[in-house]
This record gives sequence, structure tokens and C-alpha cells, in this order.
Amino acid sequence: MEKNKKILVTSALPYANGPLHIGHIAGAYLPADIYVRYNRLKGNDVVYICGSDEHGVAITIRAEQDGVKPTDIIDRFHELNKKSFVRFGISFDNYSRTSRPVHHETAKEFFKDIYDKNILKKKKEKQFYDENASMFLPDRYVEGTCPVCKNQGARGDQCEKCGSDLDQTELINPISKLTGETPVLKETSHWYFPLGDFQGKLKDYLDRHPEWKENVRNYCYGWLKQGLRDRAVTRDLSWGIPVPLDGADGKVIYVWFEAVLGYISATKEWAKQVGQPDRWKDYWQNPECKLVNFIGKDNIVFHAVMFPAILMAKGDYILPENVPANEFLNLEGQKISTSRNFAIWLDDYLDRFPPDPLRYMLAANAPENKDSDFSWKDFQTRNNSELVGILGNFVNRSMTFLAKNFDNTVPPATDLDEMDRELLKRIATAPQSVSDALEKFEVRRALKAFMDVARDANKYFNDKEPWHMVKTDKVKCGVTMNMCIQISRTLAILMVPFMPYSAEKLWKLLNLNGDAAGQNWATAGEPKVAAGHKLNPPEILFTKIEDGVIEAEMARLNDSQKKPESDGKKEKTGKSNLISFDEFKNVDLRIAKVLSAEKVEKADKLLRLEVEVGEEKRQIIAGLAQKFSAEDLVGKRVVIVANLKPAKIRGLESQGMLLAAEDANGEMSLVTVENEIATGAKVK
RNA sequence: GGCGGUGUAGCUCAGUUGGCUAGAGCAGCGGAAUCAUAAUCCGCGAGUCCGGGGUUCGAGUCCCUGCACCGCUACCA
Repeated sequence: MEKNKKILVTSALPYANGPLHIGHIAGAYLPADIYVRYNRLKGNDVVYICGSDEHGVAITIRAEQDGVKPTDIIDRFHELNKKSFVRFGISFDNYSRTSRPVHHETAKEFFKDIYDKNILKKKKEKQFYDENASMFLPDRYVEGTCPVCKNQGARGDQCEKCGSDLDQTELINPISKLTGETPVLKETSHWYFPLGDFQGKLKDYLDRHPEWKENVRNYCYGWLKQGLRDRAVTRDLSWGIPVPLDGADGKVIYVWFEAVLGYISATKEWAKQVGQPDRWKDYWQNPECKLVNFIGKDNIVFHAVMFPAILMAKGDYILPENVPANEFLNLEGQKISTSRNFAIWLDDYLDRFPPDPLRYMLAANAPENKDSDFSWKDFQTRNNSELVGILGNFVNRSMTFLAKNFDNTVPPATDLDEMDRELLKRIATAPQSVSDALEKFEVRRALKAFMDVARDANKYFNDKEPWHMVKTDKVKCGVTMNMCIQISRTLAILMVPFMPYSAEKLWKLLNLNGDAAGQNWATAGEPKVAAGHKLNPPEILFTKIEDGVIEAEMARLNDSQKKPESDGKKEKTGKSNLISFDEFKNVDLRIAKVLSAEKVEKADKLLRLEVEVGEEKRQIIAGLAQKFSAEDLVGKRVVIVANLKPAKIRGLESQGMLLAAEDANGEMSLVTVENEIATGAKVK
């Protein structure tokens, strides 16, 4: 038996700008929780860490849209998500948040330390500073006269008229788009993390972990092959962790660098909570400790390349031992979409169903090797035929049999026959069969191994036919029932990682001491229930889900999908957004005929169109390629915005914009006209 | 467009370093049983292993290529 191992498990920090759905859960949380609960049963010293990721632009944008402060957004979703996790039985030891002081300090310490080691590269550049807004202006927020063609509306990154790539400092008569004031040129610095310098070490690190999932490894090798580039670790933003250096006012640490450190700060916070403030070091700075980061596939590069690089730069920290990344979960054959509200939200689910059936479903169908699919029909089937039919039924038939014929008391197991001995062997090997899979993070296989125990139990019950024996040989029948209770106890313990609530319920029904989660995995396969032990009256473990309930859920899913982002839209059409006729008049809409269309090379979505507008011919670059082919467009009369400032896209000048409608599902339709009206005609 | 992944029975998915007649669960069909939430147990699969080439004594498993889908990334006036 291995000795107590120290294991630090993390799940990706959910971004606190929205609620959690089942896709999140299936990827990074449930598999981790199963792994954690299993290791606790094994007696390992596990700490399970997570928290809300609360910085970054997306939060400020959402706050601006909703007309609230960033803290309002993060407070709301932090609390909501934290509560959902608890209800679902995700057993974090600490669920922190990156807005906490401990995290700010940790992130600053890392930044400062890496800076002090002269690892960060400072790149000086002159940038415009708006003194009224008290901030440096990103290129796009500066306008002025183009030094090449003298066009007055040139932007800081390029001139739309002549297509020249510009540096903002080249502009003549620059103006801040924020305030309309003339910005001053100030020297500013950005710090870059030289990922490339860690290329060799990262390669060695990857080479040392051939046991990682193939998708993770290949993905990382792909990045390495391309060569790692310097990556900025500072940004000019007001929301985030201030850069802890002099002269870095108005700069924050870039989220990619800081968020992953949330695992460390959350561990520190936990250590304080348990009254041993230094204990986090036993994990993060202990080479004997095994760090496992559970994530979704979208997060691979941050956890398997960048996070290790940061830890290497800092030194004295352990690196992830494994990064089990799951693929994505689809819903009813389609992608889950938060913007379309096509999802099953966790808190929503928990309002109507118990956690365990979903835990079971998501574990049985976890997207381990490829994207997998969740459907309500499947959910019903899994619940009814597997949980109710196989697992629940076995326990129930055993317990009601004992209640009726043995006064709820476990009979002695004297005089075992061959079949009984086989069953005991089966019980004895059950924990190992589940562990084998869990040690390799193969949750699906583990769950199947668990269910196979229940299947075998049913078979044993059937083959023994105790309902006949009870009339002919009650002692022998008693042996059978003793076996059934032994295996029920084993099932209760093995069930803990997957379905903790039902495991405890079963444990109580069996009237055993303590709780199921407090048992030892190593002895789960031993027949420990004594003869004469009194059981509690039988109760149903899992309830059947009727067709009507599932139909209602499917209808909900469809209904909710029809009205996307309701509040956002209401505001946009509200009074404050009304424009005057004069404003509308400024937009010059014209009829144009598409003469030719072709795909822009090396761009998936772009089409280069030539259109006729009256006498004039124009080139328009439009992001339509995914919905329309050249044939769809050539010859069509469309509406264009004729007086839009030209812009360079992919090196091609776009002289106008083609109008098309796009709905919430991403379906598009061109705006066209009924008759063969002359091109160049004004639309009003 | 670049990088990575996936495409196996009606459905959801396994298939380890290439090797015996390609598997599981569910659904379906037939049977047994009736202790149990009409729950269980046994038996039944003529699948172009996405298409096309190739390597090999032998390929779902390796190589090339085409198609489809997913993720990251670039670009969507």
C-alpha cells in the first residue's frame, strides 16, 4: 500500500461574467471532483482548489453594457457559481476569487520576482497619452492626418485611405478619440515574458510526461514547433492588478499571466482558513507533491505551456504533474452556446433535479477523447435503466427481501458455496478495477467498472433465486442475503466519488457507522458487515424520470433559445438610442450590383467583391464567406453604405460595407431589392 | 489560412506498442424468472471501421491525400 501522497488538484478558474452550464462541468469540474473524492478515500492528502477569474476586458465590457461596475458583475457571478458548485457536490477545499488581496499580492510578487531576475523584457515605445482621460491611448483611439497621403482621418495603426501601415507617432495633428483633445507623446513601456527562452526547458518537461493525454501533448508540441514568442504581460487597462513597478501607472498585469496564479493564492487562502498559514508551501513548494490541473481543451496552451514557464521563471515551485484536458460537450447534437442561451445551466438544473443523476450522466459520457453529446433522452435512459434499473434496483430488491424475510437483520454467512466464494472474490477485486481507471483519469471507464459490480450483483441475485430458497432452506438463503449486503456496502463506498449524495443515502440505509466518504478505499472490498447487524427500512435510492418531465425540459430548451439576450436588446432599442433624422441622413445607402466575388486568400470569412454603384466600380471586402459563395452573390442587387471610410483588411481596401442581416443563430440574409432598380440609386 | 483533435453497429461510445472470426451500453427481437421502482437475468449484430491511394505476410490501428465536424489562432467597415 502506498503511503499518503500529497496531491494538489485544481479546476480551471471559471470566468466570472456568466453562469455555469453542463459543458463546463463535464470538462473541468466533475472529473476533478471524482478524482479528488477518490483520493480522499484512499487516504491521500488532497487539496482541491478553484475560484473565480475576475479580471480582464470581457468583465469591463459586460459591466459597461449593463451600466454597472465591474465589481457588481463579479460579485454576482462569483456567488452564483460558488453556490452552484456546492449544490452539485463539487468539493473544493477553497473556492477563492482573483479580486482578493491575497491574489493581488501573489500575482505582484510573481511579477516583481520575475522582473527582478531580469527575465522580463521591457520594450520602450512612445505612445500618445490623453491627459484629460489620464490614460495611454491604444493605436485605434488616435486619429490624425496621414503623413503619406495627407488624409485627415487616419488612425493610429494605419491610414484607411492609402493603406499605409502607420505608427501612431507619425500622425500629423493627432487627436484623442476619447476626448477630442490633443494627446501628448509620452514614453511608455510594456513588459514581455520571453516564452521563447523557456522553449528548451518546456520541451524537456513535455518529454518527461509521455503519459499525458495525446491531444494535450500534440497540441503543445505544435506550439513549440512554431517557436514560442515573447508575450506581453502588461496592459493599459483600469480593471485588474496594478503592475507593481514605478512608472507603471495605469497598467495592469495581463490576465493570462495572473489568472493561473489564482491556484496559488487560493491555496494560500485555504492554508490560512485551516489555521496553518504556511501550509500551502507543503504543496506548491514540495517536490513530493503532485499537481494536477483539470481543464477544458480551450485552455491547454495556458496550462501546459505558459503556466509551467511562469513557474520555471519563478523557481521553487512544482510544475503540473498532469494536465487532463477534456474536449467539449455538445447538447442535443449542437454546440452549446451561451449567447444563444442554448445550454443547460447548472443552477437551473439543480432547481428541478438532484445532482447525482447528472453527475452520473456526465461522467458516463465525459468528453475524454472527443467531443461528446448530452441529450435529455439519453439522460432519461441512463437514469432509468442504469441508475434505477441496475444499481438502485439491486439495493432495493436486496433490502426489501431482508425486510420481509429476515426482519431487517443481516443473517450469518456460514457454509459458502462456490458461487458465494466467487462473489466475495468479485467484491474484493472491485475497488482495484475502479482505481485502475481513475489513476489514469479515465472517468468513463471507472464508472463502467463500478456499474459492472452492480450488474454482477444482480446476476448473482438472479442465479441464487433467494425467493425460492427462502421457502426451502432459509439458512442458505441467509448466506446469499449476507453477500448481497456485503456487496451493497462495497457499492456505497465505490459510489462516493461519482455520486456522493446517493452513496451517503445508501450508507444510512445500511445503517453503518460514520459516513461512506469517511471509509477507506483499501478495505472497501472486504465483507465487513457483521451478522446480526440491523438495517434501516428500505427506501428508494434513485427515482424514475417520466417521459413528460423530459419533454418539458426539451421544450424549455427550445423556448429559451428563441429569445436570446433579451435585456441587452431592450436597452439598445430604448429611447436613449434614438437618433435624429440628421444623423440618419449622414449615412449614404446606395443600391449596388455585385459584379464579381472571390474568396480572399488565407482568410476563412472574407470575400472580395466588385460592385457597380452607378458609374462607379468599387471593391468591398465582406465577412460573408462562411454563408455565401461567389455564385450566391454575383448579379445580385444589394444595399451598401457608400460613404463609409475605406479600410484596409488583409491588405485589401474595402470601399464600403454591404448590408446583411444576421440572427441569433448566425444565419445570414442579404439585404436586396425587389426590382432591377438602377445601381447607385439612393436608399432612404 | 496556420496549428491540434475527431470521423467505428439505429443511438452514445471503447478499441492499448499493427495480428486470432472488430467490442460495450442503450434501443430492437426471442426466451427465463417474478424477490424488486413493469425494475432483473440469458441469447441474438450481413457494421464499405468517412472516401481514395500506399507500406506490410497482415491495418480501424502506420504513411500520403481528399471530405466533414470541433478547438486555438488570423481576418470578419
